[in-house]
Amino acid sequence: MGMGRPREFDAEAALDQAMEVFWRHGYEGATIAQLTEAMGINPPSLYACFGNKEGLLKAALDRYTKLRNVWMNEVVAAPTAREVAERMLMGIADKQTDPANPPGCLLVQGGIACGSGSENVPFELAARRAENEAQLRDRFARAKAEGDLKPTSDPAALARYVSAVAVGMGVMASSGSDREALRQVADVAVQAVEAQSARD
Amino acid sequence: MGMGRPREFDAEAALDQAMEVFWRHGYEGATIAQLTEAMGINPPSLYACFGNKEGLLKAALDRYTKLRNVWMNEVVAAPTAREVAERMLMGIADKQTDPANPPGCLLVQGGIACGSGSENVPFELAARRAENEAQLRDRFARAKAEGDLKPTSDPAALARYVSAVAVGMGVMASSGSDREALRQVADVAVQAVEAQSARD
DNA sequence: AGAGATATGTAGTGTTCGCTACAGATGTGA
DNA sequence: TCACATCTGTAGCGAACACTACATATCTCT
Repeated sequence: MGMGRPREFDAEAALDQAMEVFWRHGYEGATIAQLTEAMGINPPSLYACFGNKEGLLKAALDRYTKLRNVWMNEVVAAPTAREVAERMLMGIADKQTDPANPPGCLLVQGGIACGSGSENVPFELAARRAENEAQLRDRFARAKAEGDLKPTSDPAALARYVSAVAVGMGVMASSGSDREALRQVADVAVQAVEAQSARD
Repeated sequence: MGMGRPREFDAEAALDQAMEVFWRHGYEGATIAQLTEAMGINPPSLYACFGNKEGLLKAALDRYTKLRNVWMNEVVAAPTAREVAERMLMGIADKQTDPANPPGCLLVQGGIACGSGSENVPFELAARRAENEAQLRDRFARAKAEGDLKPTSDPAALARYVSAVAVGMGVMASSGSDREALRQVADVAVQAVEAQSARD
């Protein structure tokens, strides 16, 4: 039996375009018409490949987090907890104001509140953010074990904190804050992590 | 000439209901049908009173910020910058997880990203958040002048920082974080402000 | 070459959206 | 009481939404 007509578009390149539309307009604000136009395909191709709109979002999120994880691995490779926080937040200040992408973070812009029928989208995004937070928590736990962080410090709380600041910065970026403003926030935020660092 | 038939519903009570719907579903996620049902009126009454959906949102935002400003005045009345930050962020941890309201903050949940035709909604929310940030900045500037904050501290950066943390906490709350988690974030966050406080 | 399988483009489907025309109801002023 | 102004409920407007039926095109396998 035959294998059928092959797909004429590059799925990953199309996903990159879809990712940008979701990033800029959010899940509910992005329309199928906008998505198909950006992806350079017609609706039937979209549905054959990704199932439905939510399936397309999940595929875009997968691609986004995959690219982001490469960077996160560099972040947690920093020698101290303070430098981890600094690399993470300063990097976010730059990335979220990179003119090559929509401002902010897809994991925030994607949809914080949604209407009936899409209630699980915000939780889908939260689950992806939780992965990053877990990575930070593990790294901070190691820092505590190594004596880099105070014995009284709470790695989970620190990770939650850094994650919260990152989200706040994303919202600021999407509503017009410039790179310098975000860097100032990151600079202040790092001081809380420094306060949990052991004296040297 | 006559004054016409008087309105049969309480506009402020109706606004409270609309506020809750926008808070829970966001601007675009909230439908006129949901809003009118929650408000206990029919569409023509809504449009006669508030103009259109965006006018209703602005009226709801006005009411939200009016209530919130009462609390903000208590926050900035704290004696030191550190205590201002602590009152603000700890208070937010409690308010954003108050079961009497939808989780999170209307100024975030209302709409971070919107579709074509509602692009100005995110900026409308950002403008209201900026008012709070300005209030914090003025308070921190006073703290610096009083010697409560270090001479090298940047009141504007500190205010932006506290505001960013508050936004991040709002997103966390709306996606399921409980009160204890938010308090941990607030606790860590305050330490950055403490690091900018003058020794005593 | 022919049969089966999958992709594509056109052109829609039914539903829901924000919003409103209209008629009747209820008030004020002369 | 009557003219006028405003509100209210019913009912439905055009537009946009996510999604798909269908005919056609392009592949693989025999």
